[in-house]
Amino acid sequence: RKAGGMPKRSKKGEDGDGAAPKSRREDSALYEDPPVREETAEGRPYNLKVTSWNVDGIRAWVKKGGLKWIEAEAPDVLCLQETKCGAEGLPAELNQLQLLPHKFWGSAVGRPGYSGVGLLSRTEPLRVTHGIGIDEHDAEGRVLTAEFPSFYIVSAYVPNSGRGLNRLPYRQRWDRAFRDFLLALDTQKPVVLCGDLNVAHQEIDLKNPKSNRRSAGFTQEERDGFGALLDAGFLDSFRVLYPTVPHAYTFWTYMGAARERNVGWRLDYFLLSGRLRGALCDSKIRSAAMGSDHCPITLYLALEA
Amino acid sequence: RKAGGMPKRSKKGEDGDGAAPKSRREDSALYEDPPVREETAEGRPYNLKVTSWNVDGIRAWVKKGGLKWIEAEAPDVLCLQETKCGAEGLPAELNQLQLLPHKFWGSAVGRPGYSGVGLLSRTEPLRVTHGIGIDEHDAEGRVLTAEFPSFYIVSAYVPNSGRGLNRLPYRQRWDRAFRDFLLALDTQKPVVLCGDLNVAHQEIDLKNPKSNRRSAGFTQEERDGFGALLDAGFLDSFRVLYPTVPHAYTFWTYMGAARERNVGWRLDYFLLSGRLRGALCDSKIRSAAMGSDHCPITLYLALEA
DNA sequence: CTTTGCAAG
DNA sequence: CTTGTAAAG
Repeated sequence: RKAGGMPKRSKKGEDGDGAAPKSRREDSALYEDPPVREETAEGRPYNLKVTSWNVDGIRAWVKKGGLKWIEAEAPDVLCLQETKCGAEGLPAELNQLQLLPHKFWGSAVGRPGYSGVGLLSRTEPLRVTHGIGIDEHDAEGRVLTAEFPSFYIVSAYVPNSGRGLNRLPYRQRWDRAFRDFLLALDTQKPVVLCGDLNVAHQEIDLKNPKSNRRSAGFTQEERDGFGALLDAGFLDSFRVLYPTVPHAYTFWTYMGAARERNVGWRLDYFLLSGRLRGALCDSKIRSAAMGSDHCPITLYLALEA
Repeated sequence: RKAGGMPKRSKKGEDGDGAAPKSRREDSALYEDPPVREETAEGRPYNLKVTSWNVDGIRAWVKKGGLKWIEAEAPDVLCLQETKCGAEGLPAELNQLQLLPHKFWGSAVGRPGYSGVGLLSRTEPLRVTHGIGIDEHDAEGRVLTAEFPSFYIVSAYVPNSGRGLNRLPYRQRWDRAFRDFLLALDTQKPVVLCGDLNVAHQEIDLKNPKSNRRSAGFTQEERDGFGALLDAGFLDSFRVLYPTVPHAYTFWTYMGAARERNVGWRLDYFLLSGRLRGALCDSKIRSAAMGSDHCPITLYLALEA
């Protein structure tokens, strides 16, 4: 296997956003993802494309055509969260996804239908590990880590703090342990963290910051947990590229027609080891893709040869 | 109020079976209900029409158009079983059923979504009672009794003996107590018992008698319970009129496409006090009506003035 | 196979 | 509002 990036492949169907964006009021509540930048600032083309999607139940998501969207997007690596399904109950249609032949699954033990993550790859990883190495955190199928020759990819579904924040103390323990886990990986190879981090970092990252100060996903505790990842050197790839773009969300509750009104939250991220800054081409929010209460996000990296 | 029968009303839409039945092999697994006989053997026209239907969840049944079928059938009294709904959660569409303005509901206490019966009437009953007067049996919302000037109508959902027959002992206690209840009513006025009695009486009353000898609904114990009602003088109105007609069922499990293959059971009955024999015009099985795993049945009586 | 209610998000 | 589950039929 080559060092850096992935073996070359034919490029096709990675973007359907050819039409020019219609002009809109600056304060529009809607958001249109700009066309993909396929090269770095220095002009190097991307050679790794990663998609992450909280599918909110992989069985329902497959029925709603999620796999067809993935085939058109054609990422090199696909990270899934909230599969809500053990490896046994997975839909057979997944076998027909020949684009991503190497498939790995994690699920909660003794809790069918809860949590669960997936990591699918075009090329075979050197190895794949489950969890973060701490029993308290590894029974819920929340983390898969794939090691490739020159980087790690982590698919993560961070615990929700729950109604009434009853699980916020646990979430704080998680945040600390997960950060330690990521930093340990980072001492070996650069890390691409993908997934539903279950936090909106700043006010710009959700529609209603004021009324959600004590809601799961926007407490100071959770925001500080995210901040600590950035302080430790990780980059929020979307905000690095679009530091002031508002209304860019990846989750909308099913309640109250929130999605059509774009009353959303940015909960899904690609966080990168700082030394991947120069490899970053683009970090996209695919808000038109339906099938879950989250939309997919896609990362384009130009890794060194 | 008049004694005997109900006040006259305009006749309309009570039957859509105008076409002549197609000829079929004698041993056909299918069943076609013959046209309604609207008069007694002596030529007296019916003046009471009662429909009974185990709706298997009234909320889903209403969504599937159950009420439209009822409006076309236009009975004087409608008995419903397995509403699976307390009086609070009933669909609003029921209010628009002006055909049957007097509505009564029974539901299980402390067990939302379980059991439940309804009794709806065109004319106002003298009174309506819940249950059969025994605490052990009256917590599950299984019986409503409406008293009219010259008869009682009972809407009943008899307890299922359960997988593994684990509730058969309870069922036997129920059968005894329910029989006593009906016989006590019968000493006052003739009784029309409608509902899901959760037993196929004889081999002719289900598709697969051999393999169901120890299945809930066809154990000797349950069949004997039914037999005891007949011994006590009640009439199985359908079998009185059609003593040897096979393949006449009112329930088909949702599993294995049982309904389209007519792999069914006759579990829903109109049982009549013996002295109503002369009033019996017809007892129909409306197997074309969809919306539940049971179909409705309709009784036509010509009560004395 | 389908309806419920429930936990979870 | 939607996904799972379980109990019940």
